[in-house]
Formats: sequence, C-alpha cells, structure tokens
Amino acid sequence: MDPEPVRFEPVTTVRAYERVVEQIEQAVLSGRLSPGERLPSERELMAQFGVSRSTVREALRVLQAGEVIRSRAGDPRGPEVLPASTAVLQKSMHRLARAEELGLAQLLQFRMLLEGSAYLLAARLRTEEQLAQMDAALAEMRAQLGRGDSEFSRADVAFHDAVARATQNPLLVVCGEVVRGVVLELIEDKLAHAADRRALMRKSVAHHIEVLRAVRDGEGERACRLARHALYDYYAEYVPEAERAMLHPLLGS
Amino acid sequence: MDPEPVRFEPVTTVRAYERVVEQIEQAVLSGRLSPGERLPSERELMAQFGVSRSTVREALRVLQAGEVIRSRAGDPRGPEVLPASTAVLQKSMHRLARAEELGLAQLLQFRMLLEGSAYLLAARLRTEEQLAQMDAALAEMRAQLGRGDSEFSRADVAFHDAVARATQNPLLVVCGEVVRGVVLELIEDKLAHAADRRALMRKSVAHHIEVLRAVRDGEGERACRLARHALYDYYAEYVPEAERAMLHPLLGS
DNA sequence: CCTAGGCCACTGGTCCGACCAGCATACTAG
DNA sequence: CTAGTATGCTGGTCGGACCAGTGGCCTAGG
Repeated sequence: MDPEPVRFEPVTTVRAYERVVEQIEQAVLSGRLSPGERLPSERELMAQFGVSRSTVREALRVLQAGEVIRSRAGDPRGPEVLPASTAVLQKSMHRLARAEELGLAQLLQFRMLLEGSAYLLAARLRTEEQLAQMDAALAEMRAQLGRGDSEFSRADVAFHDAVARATQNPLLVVCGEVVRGVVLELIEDKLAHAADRRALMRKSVAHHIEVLRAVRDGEGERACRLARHALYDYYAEYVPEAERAMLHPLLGS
Repeated sequence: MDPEPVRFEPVTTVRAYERVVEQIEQAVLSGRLSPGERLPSERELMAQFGVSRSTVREALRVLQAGEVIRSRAGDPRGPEVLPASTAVLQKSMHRLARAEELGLAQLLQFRMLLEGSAYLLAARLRTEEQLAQMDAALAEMRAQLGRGDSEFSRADVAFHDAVARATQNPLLVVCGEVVRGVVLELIEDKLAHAADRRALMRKSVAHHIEVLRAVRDGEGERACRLARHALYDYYAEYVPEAERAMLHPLLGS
C-alpha cells in the first residue's frame, strides 16, 4: 500500500447566499418541505440564517430561477414551495440546442430519432383515452386546414404531444417539445415562403391519418418508419446536401 | 365572421430584475455576447439599466444559477460569459428524478432509446479514427478489469462517449451523458452491493466487444439491438416489475 | 345574527449608502 | 531589472429605508 500522505483539499470560498440556497434546497429535496408548503418570510429567514436580507433575497432568487419556489409580493404566507416541473429542463436544453452550433441536420436527426421511437412506444403503451386525444387533435388539424397556419400548427403540436404523453415518459415529452420548437425556429422563415403551404398541410394530414392508424393497430415499427420518412420528406430539402447522409441511417434498411 | 370584440390581456407585473435578465440573456443567446467575453461591472450595469445595484445583482444571480455567467470577487474585468454547459440540464433532470416524476424506468427507457439509436448511426457514420478511439477505450476497460470499478467505469464512459461522438450529433452526446449520469446516481448504491461485480464487468466487456464488432461491420441494426438488450439485462432487475413493460417495445419484435 | 366594507400589519420589490476582501495593474524601492 | 507594494477597481455583504401589494381582521351596516 502507498503510504497515503496527508491530503489537503483546495479551499473554496462558499458565498453566504450559497449556503442558504443549499439548506433550503436540501430541505425540499429531502422532502422535509413539500410542494405547496410555505417558507418563512424573508425577514424571518434573515433572522434564522443570520444573514442580511439582501443575502436571503439572492438565495431566494436562485431558487426561484430553478423553479424550486415562487414568491408573490405581499403574500403574508411567504414563498411557496413548487412541485417539480420540466420548465428548467426545457429552458436549459433550449439554450444548449442554440449554443452548440447545431445545424438543422443534427436537430432533424435527433427529432427523427425521438419521434420515431415515441411512436414505437406509443403504439404499444397508449391507452384508449390517449388515442382519443390524438383523434381529437387530428380532427382539429383537418378543421383548420383552410385557416391560418398558426392554428394548424397548434393542432399539429397537440397531436405530437399526445403521442409523446402516451409513452409515459416526461423526458420524451420535453425533448420532443424542445427539438420541435428549435427546428421550427430555424426554418420558419423558409417555410413561410414555401410555394404551396396548403398542399403541405394536406400532405401532413394524410400522413398523420396513416401514422395514427398504425398506432391504433399497435404496429409500432411501421409508425416509426412512417414518421421518420415523413419528417425526411418534409424537411430534407432545407438540409445542406452534404449533411443529408447523416439522416439516412434512420430511414431503415 | 365574428365581430371580434376588444380583447384585454391579463396584466402581468414584470419585475425589474427580470427585464435585466432578459436583456442579458438575449444578448448571449443571440450571439452578441460570446463565451469568454466580459459583462460590464455591476456598478456600470446599474447605470446602463437605470436600476439599483441590488436589482442588478439579483439579475446576475439568476444568470449565474443558469450557468450563463460567472462572477469572481475582485476581478476588474467583470462577470464572464460562460460557454453552454450541461450542468443545469443534469441538475434539473436529477431533481425531476428525485421528485419521482421520473423513475428508473423512464430514465432507462430513454437511455435504451438513445444509445440504441446512437449505435445505429455510429455504425454508418463512424470514421476510422473514431473506431480507433472505441478500440482504445475498450482496451482500457479490459486493462482495468482487475482494478477498482471507478477506473473501469471511466473507461466505460469513454467508450460510450466515443460512440456518441461518432454520430456527429452533440445533442446525442449531451443527452446520453446526462442520462447515463443520472441512471448511475440512482442505482449506484444498489449496484455496489451486487453479488459479484467482477462477473458483471466481464460480461460488460464481452458485450462491448460484440457491439463494437457490429459497429465496425456497419451492422447498425444489430448493434442497436445488442445495446438495448444489454441495458435491459443489466438494469431491468432494479426496475419495478409493473413498469418493466414499458421497456419491452424497445427490445424489438 | 351575518355580511360588505375598509383598515392595517406584513409581505416582497426596489433603492440607497456603506464597508470589506480580493484581484490585476501600475508604480516604486531595492 | 526585479520584487514588492500601493492603488483603484471588482464583487460580497450589510443595514436601513420606502413603496405597492396582499390577506385577514375588525367594524359598521344590514
């Protein structure tokens, strides 16, 4: 055995507000503080932690940014502990997607991958109720076919959300949502100039009908393949030709 | 047409610090501020935004919590804009996992999905150099077979990273990394008590050899199937039986 | 008795001014 | 020319102050 020498750890200055954050976060994470419960008021916390109100406030700001608590001015009951949400996850993923110099190719690849798998899972795991939700969203799409495309795409989003929810996996829901959003951001201007949006919508509806049938029949593999091909057909023309190859492995053999 | 009545939107009080956050965040997101660049000092910002220093500081705290910037006391150059990181993503996912919104089943499902697809893509897109990196990582795993399992799992991580990089998709790299981390966190204690870790390692090496061969031969589908089955075999026993069914659709027909 | 109304104590949001310790640079003494 | 110090900034923390809200209490009117 090595004669383990005395080891010193690098000293890290821990700011006062960080200690406050830490303690409150631990209380929430460990369940000693449940969603809906209230924290003491800032002035009370300042006494309990032995720090100034500024420090307490900075700590609360951090927790607020992390969706751990919520403060309302004037509420005598104090800051509220929030239930866990995917909002932060979504925001951080969005930031990452925009920062990582992601091209449309990468985003589309990821989306094909996710949505395909979502269908694969949904086809097996969906309940009748979720099936009905997809039906409703699809009906809404058909109804909005003639109207502006903002309503149409809202119905489209609702459809995909229903599919994602059917997988019972919040990760799939969030990631799908984010990637879809970023993809749309990247090409909405190009898409707006598309020659015939009406034709695109009709094609989209036809595709959704087909894929929904596959989901209803439990044919996951087929739904997966359909979705990926549809995405490719719809978006590939906007992907630089050199990068298009990275989408092909997902189209199956 | 409906005689569209005048519509009023609910008034939302926007806090001063929120608007400061918003502006700085936008500057970073839009690229007007790049990683490594510096923000003006708090006193300077307070003049530019026309708010007090407390308000500026609360805004900076929020950005700091979101890993957008970093402040060091005394640094005359001011707060630094950070490159996008996965830390927040990881933390928020972790919190969701602890809040039981996310069980091992969901995480594992997502990981099976991601890693399978990663192999599928890597088998087609990998370069010789990336293949060599996987080889090296695998060799390291074999070398560490006898040693502590922290070295072993580090080599394991290196292998999976090499695979993810071969897909040329940063999203896949990041998500894979994060999910792998959270999964390990969730069961590391259970895994530590496993009867025979040595046997598990050997089995893991054997699996990696096989899957790497599939990648080298360009058999993406096979690599995908192998990886998912391996993950299932390795982890499924820790998943509540009732939720195990949600993993089965990914194991293929 | 009960209820509608206003009152009030307290909340969080913002501002100000002050002090401290830390950092990078310029300057100074050797 | 170098070593060390002085300096002028930085962010971190503190205390006190004021304001606009909120919700419960208390009261006047039924």
